[in-house]
Amino acid sequence: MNNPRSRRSLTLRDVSEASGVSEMTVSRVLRNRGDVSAATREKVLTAAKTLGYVPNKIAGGLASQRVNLIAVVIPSLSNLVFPDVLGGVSAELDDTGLQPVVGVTNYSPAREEMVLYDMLSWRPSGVILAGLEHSKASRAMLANSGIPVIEIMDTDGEAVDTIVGISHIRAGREMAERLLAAGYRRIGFVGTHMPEDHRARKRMEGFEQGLAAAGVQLAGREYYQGGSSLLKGRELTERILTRAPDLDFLYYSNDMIGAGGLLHCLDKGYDIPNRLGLAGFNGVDLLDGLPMRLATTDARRVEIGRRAARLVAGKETPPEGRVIQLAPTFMPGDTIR
Amino acid sequence: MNNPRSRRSLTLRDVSEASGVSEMTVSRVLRNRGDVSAATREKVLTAAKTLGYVPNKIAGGLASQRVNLIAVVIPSLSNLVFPDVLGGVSAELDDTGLQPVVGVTNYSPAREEMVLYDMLSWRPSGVILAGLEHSKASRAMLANSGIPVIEIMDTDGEAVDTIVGISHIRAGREMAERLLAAGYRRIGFVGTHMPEDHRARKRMEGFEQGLAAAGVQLAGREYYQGGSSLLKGRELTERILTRAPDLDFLYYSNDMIGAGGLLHCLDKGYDIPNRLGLAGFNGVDLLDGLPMRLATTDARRVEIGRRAARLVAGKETPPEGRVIQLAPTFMPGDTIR
DNA sequence: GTGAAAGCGCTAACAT
DNA sequence: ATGTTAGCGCTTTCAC
Repeated sequence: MNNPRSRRSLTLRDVSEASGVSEMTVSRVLRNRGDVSAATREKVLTAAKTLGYVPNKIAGGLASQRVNLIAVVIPSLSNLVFPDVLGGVSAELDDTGLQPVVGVTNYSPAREEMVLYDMLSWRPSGVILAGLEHSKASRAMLANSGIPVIEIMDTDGEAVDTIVGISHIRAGREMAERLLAAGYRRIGFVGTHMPEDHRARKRMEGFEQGLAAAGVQLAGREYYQGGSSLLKGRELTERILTRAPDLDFLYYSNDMIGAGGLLHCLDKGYDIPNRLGLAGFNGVDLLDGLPMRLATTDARRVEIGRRAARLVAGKETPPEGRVIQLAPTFMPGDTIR
Repeated sequence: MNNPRSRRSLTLRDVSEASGVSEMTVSRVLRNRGDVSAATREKVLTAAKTLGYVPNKIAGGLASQRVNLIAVVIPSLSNLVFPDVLGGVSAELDDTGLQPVVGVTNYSPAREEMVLYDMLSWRPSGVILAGLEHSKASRAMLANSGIPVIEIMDTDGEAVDTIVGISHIRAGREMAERLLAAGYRRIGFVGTHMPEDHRARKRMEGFEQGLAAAGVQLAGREYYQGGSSLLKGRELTERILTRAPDLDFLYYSNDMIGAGGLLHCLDKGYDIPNRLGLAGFNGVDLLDGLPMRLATTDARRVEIGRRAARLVAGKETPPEGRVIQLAPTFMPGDTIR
C-alpha cells in the first residue's frame, strides 16, 4: 500500500463527473434532500462508493450555516461520573443527527474558557457544560453564542440559559438528616481539597447545615488532593480516625474513597454500621461486590445527561424558570444503621 | 438577559469595521501570523474583545485546507483503560495546537465505520484508533484519507499505516509462563464473551499457547457479557469454582472482574496465593487498596497514547516497519505465589 | 426532477 | 506593515 499522505481528497465535483450528474443533484442524493429519481440516485451512490468519496463537512457547514455538533464540556474523564453523563447524552442524541464533541477542563476555569472558545469557534448547535461557575468571559461567550446552553449537574446557582441537575446542598443536607436520625453524633468528613469542585463544596455546606440544624458540629475533617482511589480512601480514613478516634460516622465526598475507607475499617475490625457508619456520594455500581454496600446518594448522572441532550436537541422544551431539578436519591446500603 | 438564540454571530468584517483595520490584518492579528505593528494589534484585540468575537473555524478550515483536529476512535469510555489512553494523547498534543476529538464505537465495526466516516468528513489532520480489525470500507477510508493513521493498543496484525501497542498474544503467553513456573497446573479462565474484543481474544489465545507449550490445558472457562464490575467478578468466580473446585489458578480478562474474584475468594477463605492463584489484566491503580494486590499485566496505556500522539503530531517519525511495540509489564502483586 | 449561479467567512498569494 | 483578490467545497435559491 502506497503512502496515503499524498492524495488530495475527492470533491462533489469528482462524483459529479464520474456519474454524469450535476453537483447539485449529487449533493441532494448524498443528503437525502429533495426529489431525485431512483435511477440518478443509483448512479450517484455507485459513483460515490466506487471513488470512496467522503463529504466535506467544513464546506457543508459553511454553506449551510449549520453544524450538527453539540459541545459537551466536563471537568474530567477519569472521575467515573462523567462517562455516565456522556452515556446519557450520547444515547439521547443518537436519533437526532447531532453528535457530541467532548472537551475536558480539569476543573480549571481558565481551561474551561479556552475549551469553550475553541468549541464555539466550530459553531456547534448547542452546548452542554458541567457546573454553574464560569469565568465572566465564558459566560459572555455563552450568552452571545446564540445557541442553546444547558448547564448540568448542579442546580444551586444562576443559569446562563437552562439547567439540569440536582441540588448538592440538598444532597448533603439530606445525608446529614439521615445519619442524625440513625443516632450518629460524632461526625467526620473526608473530602477533596479542590476549591474548584463546587459541587463537592456545596454538598459539604449542605451537610454542615443539616448537622447544625440539630446542633451538631463536624468533629473531624480530612482533605486530600488529586484523584480518588481505594488506597487514598484507606489512608485518609486511618488518619482521621487516629486524630479523632471517637468518631461514629464518616461522610466521604465520593464512593471511591468511601469504599477505600470501608475496606480500612473492616480490616481494623470496626463494627459497621454500629460502632461506625459510613457514606459516600454518586451511586456508582462498579463497586457493588465489596464486602458491604456503602451507603450513598445517587446523583442521577445518566438521567441528567439524557435530559440535557433532549433539551439541546429540541426534543423537550425548558420549563418555566428554566431549571430541571432532579432529586438526589439516598441509597441505604449496609453502612448506616 | 434576553433570549440569545436570535443574534447572528460576528464576523471578521465586524471586527474590521470596529477597529478600522482591514479584514486581512485582523485575521493576522488573531492568528499571530505575519508582522503587525503593536498599535494596530492593540486596536484589533480591543475591538475583538469588546465585541466578543469568536473566530469561525469552519470558514478558516475551508480557506486554509487545514484543520487542527485529531480524530481519536475508541471502543468505550466506561472501560477504565481508555480514559488513560486519552490522557496520554491529550498531554502530548497539548503544545502542538492539535486537538483530540473522541468517537466511541461500542466495539461495533459497523459503528466504527460510521464514526470514522463522520470524523473524516471534518478533514482532521490525523486519526488515532484502537485495534487492527476494521471493516473493509473502514480500511479503505483510512487508506484514502491522505492523513496519518495510528492504530493503537494491539500489535498482532496488519497496519493500515502505523501501529503503537503491545502484543496481547505475548501478554497472555507470558502470564501462562509465570504461573506455570510458580507451579500452578489446574488453570481456569474468566473472560468477556465479546467476539469483537479482539485484544481479550488474543490474550486468551496467547495464554492457551503458553499452557499448551507445557502440555497443560485450560481446566475451566467462564464467560460473561456486558460491562465489568466487582459483583460480576464474584459471581463468575463462584460459578467456575463450583463447576471445577480443584482449580488452582484463575486468569481474568481484566482487573475489575479479577478484583471481584479476589474478594469472593477471600470471603470463602481460600488460601491465596497458595491454594489458589489469581491474575487480571491492565494494571489499573484505582483498585490498589484491596486486601491484596491482584497480579496483573500493565498494558502501558498512557505511554501508548503518548507515542501515538507524538507520531500523529509529527514530533516523532515512525520506525522502519511502522510498528512501535511496547512490552507488556508483569506486576506480581500478592496473588501469585 | 434537475441545473446554474451566488455566496457562506475566512486565508493564501500576491501586491504595495 | 498592510491591503486586494480569488477561491476553498459545499448548499441556498431560483429557474426550468
